[in-house]
Amino acid sequence: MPGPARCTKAPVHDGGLRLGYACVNPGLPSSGRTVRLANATPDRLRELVAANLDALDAILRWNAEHGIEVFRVTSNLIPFGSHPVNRIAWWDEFGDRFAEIGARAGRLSTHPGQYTVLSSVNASIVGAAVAELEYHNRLLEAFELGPSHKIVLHVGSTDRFEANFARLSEGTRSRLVLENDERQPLSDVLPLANRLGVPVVFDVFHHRLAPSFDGLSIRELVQLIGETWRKIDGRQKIHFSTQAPGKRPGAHADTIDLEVFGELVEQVGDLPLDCMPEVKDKERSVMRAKASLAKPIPLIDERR
DNA sequence: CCGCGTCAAGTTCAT
DNA sequence: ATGAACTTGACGCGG
Repeated sequence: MPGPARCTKAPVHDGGLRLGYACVNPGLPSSGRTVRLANATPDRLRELVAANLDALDAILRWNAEHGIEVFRVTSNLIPFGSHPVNRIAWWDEFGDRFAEIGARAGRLSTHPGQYTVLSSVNASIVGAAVAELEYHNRLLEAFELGPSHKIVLHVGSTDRFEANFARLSEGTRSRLVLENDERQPLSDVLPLANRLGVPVVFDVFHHRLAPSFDGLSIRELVQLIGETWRKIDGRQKIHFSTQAPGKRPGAHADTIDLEVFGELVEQVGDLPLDCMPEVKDKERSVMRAKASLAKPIPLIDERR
């Protein structure tokens, strides 16, 4: 059968939603094993990197078997990846292994956590944030993946973010994507992203907690934000989740709400998007969502 | 061998 | 000023 070998399975909805998940597949070994700082010797770090790469490989194989092409790699893949205690040239020592895994990977991304604050008032924290982002870039480079494999980051103070953005390497800047959150509306993030020339990940749930662009539909917002995504950036990415009942406003529900997801699909299901449900049950939500996509969407309107 | 206190890191909010 | 939450699993000490 001629044609691209990668796409023989699963009728890829090229004009529609692809789904992925973040960091962990609960049924498989962790790809983020670590060690206490005090015990972080070069040899122990090497063991963990090797084990984490094996675990990631297994997850990505599982994903491929299940038609999942989008995945967020854990920041802990390399323990202490941006910390001075880690002196090993992991990108070099494990270069072949990275390349092998990267060649089979679909669309990868990373998402530095709460401690990475590029817009901090504290210079040493900015320095650590720069180091962390450079680590993430080096990680994606090690897989030999191009700039469509993104690093997703929250913003904080837009002024300081803009100033400190200039400290990042060109490679890192080319992968950076900004995300709106429950405190920072799109109306803050989008102008900044346009000034910096980087794309925006639309977090649909958090947009509802910090609304802006009043009057625009979700579809119109996705299309507006879509203008920040250029060809080199690959498919536009969005995040989807719903409120966890009884938890703090903004907390992600444990599993995907297929009814609310169905409403999203009604609006943007025909657009070429990579969508990541942010949920605890990870690949299970993705499989449920995929199953719901395969069926005709029930459009019985009970709202009247 | 297992249970459970603790773990690199920042920020914000409550007390 | 101090501590918990965020979010989360996994490390590894101590019994």
